[in-house]
Parts: sequence; C-alpha cells; structure tokens
Amino acid sequence: MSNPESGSFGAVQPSRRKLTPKGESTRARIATAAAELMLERGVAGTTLEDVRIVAGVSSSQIYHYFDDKQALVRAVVEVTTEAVVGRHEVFLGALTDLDGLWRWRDFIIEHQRTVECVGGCPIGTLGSELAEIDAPSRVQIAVGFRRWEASIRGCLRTMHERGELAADADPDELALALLAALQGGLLLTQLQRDLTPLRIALDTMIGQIAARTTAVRRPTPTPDRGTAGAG
Amino acid sequence: MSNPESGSFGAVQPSRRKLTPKGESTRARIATAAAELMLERGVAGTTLEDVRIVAGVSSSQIYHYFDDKQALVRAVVEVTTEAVVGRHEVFLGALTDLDGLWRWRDFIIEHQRTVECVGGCPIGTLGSELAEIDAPSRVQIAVGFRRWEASIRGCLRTMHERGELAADADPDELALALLAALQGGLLLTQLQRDLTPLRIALDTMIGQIAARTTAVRRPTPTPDRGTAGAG
DNA sequence: CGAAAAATGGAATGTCAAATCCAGAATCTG
DNA sequence: CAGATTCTGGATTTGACATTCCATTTTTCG
Repeated sequence: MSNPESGSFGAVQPSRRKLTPKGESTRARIATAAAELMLERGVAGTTLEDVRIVAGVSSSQIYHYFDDKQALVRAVVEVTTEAVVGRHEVFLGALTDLDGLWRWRDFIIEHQRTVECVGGCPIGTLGSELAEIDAPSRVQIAVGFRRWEASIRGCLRTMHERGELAADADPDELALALLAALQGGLLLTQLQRDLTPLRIALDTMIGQIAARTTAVRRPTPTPDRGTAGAG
Repeated sequence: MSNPESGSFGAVQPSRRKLTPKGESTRARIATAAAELMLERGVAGTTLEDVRIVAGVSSSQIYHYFDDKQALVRAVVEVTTEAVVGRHEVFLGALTDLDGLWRWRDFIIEHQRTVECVGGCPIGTLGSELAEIDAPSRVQIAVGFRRWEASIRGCLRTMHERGELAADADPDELALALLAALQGGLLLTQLQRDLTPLRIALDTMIGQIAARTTAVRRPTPTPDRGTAGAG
C-alpha cells in the first residue's frame, strides 16, 4: 500500500497526497458528523447536506476529502468500529475472571439504559444495512467483529489458563457465542425498547460460562429496575 | 377499526372499500415483489420503479393499492413476518423434546447453507433498518418477534411440563435467550459469510438447555462440512 | 344489458440529493 | 517573500425518484 497513513483499508480518502493539520481536523469533523447522523437515521437516510450542516463545512469540502458518499461511508465504518470495539477492548483487556465478565455485562446494560434502548449496536446496525449492498464495508465490519470476538476470547482464554474455566470448556466457542448473544440481545432490546431481552441473553450465556467455572462468584445477577414494562 | 379485512395493523391499504379478486391478487403481487426487493437491496435501496417492474404493474397501480411507500413498507413487514414466523411456528409447534430442538437447529443451518449466508434474517434486517426511522414498523416487527419467541417458549414449556427440562430451569428465559442467540448468530454469519457463528451460537445455547435436561439424546452435534474457511 | 365502481397505462410534475465547477482565501515550502 | 498547494464557499448541473393526473379499459352488480 502506497498510502502512508490511515488504517488498514486504503482508498478511504481521495488519491490526494498530503493533509495539513487543518485539513486533517476538517476531515475528521466530517467523518464524525457523518457517523453520528448515520447511526441515528441510517446510511441511506443521511444526506450529504445533513452532514455538511452538522460538520459546518461547505459541500465542496466533503468532496475534497472523500471521493463520494460511499467513501464517506467507509470512513464512518472505520470510525465507528474503532470507537465501539476500541472501548470494549480496553474494558475486556483488563478482565481476568468471571466477576469481571459480570461487570462487563453491567457496563453494557447500563449503557443501554442511558440511551433508553435506542440505536442498538452501532456496528451491528451498519453491518445489517450494508451487508448486501456494499461488499467492502461488509468485509470491513466483519473484520471489526472478529477483533471484538478476539478480545472476548482473550478474556476467556485467560480464565481457561488460570484454571477458573473448566478444562473441557472451549473458550473460543464461548467467546463467539457470547458475542452473538450480545448482538441478538441488542437487536431485540432495540426493537422492543425494553432491556429484558439483552439482559436475559447475556445472563443466560454468561451463566453458561459460569456453570463451567470452578470458583463461582456471583450466583444471583442483579435484576434491573424500571425502563418499560412489557411491549 | 372500520376496516373489515386486513390484519392487525390498519391503514396498510388506502381507505378504499372493496377489492375485486383481481385487485386482491394484484395487490399481493406488488407486496410480494416489494418484499423480495427490499430484502435484497434494503428498503431505502428499493425504488417503486423497481417494484413496478418486478410486479409487472403500472405506477398508478401501486398508488391504487397503497397510500405511499411507507404503507407499502408496512405491507412488506406484514408479509415477511408472516412468512418467517409462520414457518417457524409450524416447525416449532410440532416439537416436544430436545431432539426436536436439534432438528430445528439443523433446519435453520441448512437453510443458511442453501442461501450461502446471504441476507441474514429477513425480519431482523427489516427491524434494524426501520427501528429508528419508522415507529409503526418498529412496533409491528417487535410484535412479530414476540410471536416467534412465544412459539419457542411453547416448545420449551412442553419439555418443562413433561419433566424433560429441569424443574429449576426457566423455559421462558431460555426461549428469549435462544431467539437472541439465533439473531446474533445470523448477523455474524451474514457478515462473515461463514456458517460458524450461527452454528456455535445455536449449539452453545441449545447445549445450555440440554445441560438442564434429564434424558440427553444428542451429546455430539453434527459438525458441518464446507462453506467457507475462516474469513 | 348498462351504469357505477374498480383496475390499468403511461405521461407529467416537482422535489430532493449527489456530484461538479469555478473562483477565491488560507497555508505551506523553498 | 513568492509560487505552488491545499482548503473553502457557494452556485449549478444532472439525474433519480416519489407522487399525481387523466384517460381508458375491465369488472361488478342491480
């Protein structure tokens, strides 16, 4: 790749060579604004005019930094993936035991409570909308999920090596299953505007992990208060 | 509701009174064509012109049967929900034991194999695209998922009552968790074009159920052959 | 049959949004 | 400082797409 900077996926910006510090910041402002809007209204529901206004730039600037809307979308995928996966990597990187896994559960559920079950998973939403209409984005998102999965896996492998997780349990499979439960739970929670599906999906899957554990720490997970009754 | 026919959600068709048999069939043809297209290209990516062509009708006919695009979308949600949930209801309605649950798993995975991991869950995809931009559709889809959940629940409750499922296990929670695992697995499988995530998500969750079971029937789930190596 | 209602065809309209163009202002570089 | 490069503003073009209109044909039903 001839492109010195920018992450794994080239062609996110035009074949333009240098960006001045000012240009760099303008470009970032556009990408961030686009990310915000596309999460709220979807990719198709976001116009470049919207982005233009929120980012506070002129229309020519968008095309100065991105070839076209699709290129901007790829930048949004990159920014979003980095934000979400990055956050979880930090959290999960510090965990080494089952107790930490429950704290991770609480972290996720608390976040959904503050956003009132709106929006679902930013990456999952992008993935669902783009999977069949933008192959490069699909791959980019798939890679993001692999990274996410890997950080869960790292956590479970540590538990496995330390002997907290039963020898015959497969930390790799449990990690993938846990990520799937999280994604499915988030989708149902978003649609029903109710924390229950997410909570139960996570509790059941982590419960499964806990069952394969030697030192059981938290037998009764916190039932949560409020936020919507039945749908 | 003054509208004599049409399912739970009124206003899917114009305030028009009667449909002749011919009209009924044309209307269905439009809705079906729209459903097909919207699953492939997304709701926003499908133009009424596309629908017009696939359904083999003139543009005025679409507006004769539906108030506007949003009304058509709601018809698509209805048609799709009925197709997917209906199919699963039939399958799940006949199941009474753990063995049946594994057959259900195979049924789902085989289907994904034939479609080569393309498309994900039709309802989940619609839900993800519409959740934050079309409230009535969001509710309609949430109801669909509840129906789906209920049919899984029915199956698990039967097992519970028959004593196959441990008395202290909660069939309702397991049903919701299983649906979440399915949805998350489908999303990851769609994005990675690989059956593994779906397979592991389902196997792990059903394995959890199996662990709470008295008569274990199938200790080693079929590992599947082929369809893509790692991403 | 024959009038009313329903169904259909296709052209026309109007809006909106992606993408382009052309200056002109700011910034870098030698 | 000066010339090139980057950055910015805004008007403009172009095309696509949802929606409307009206004329015509077909079906219903008294």
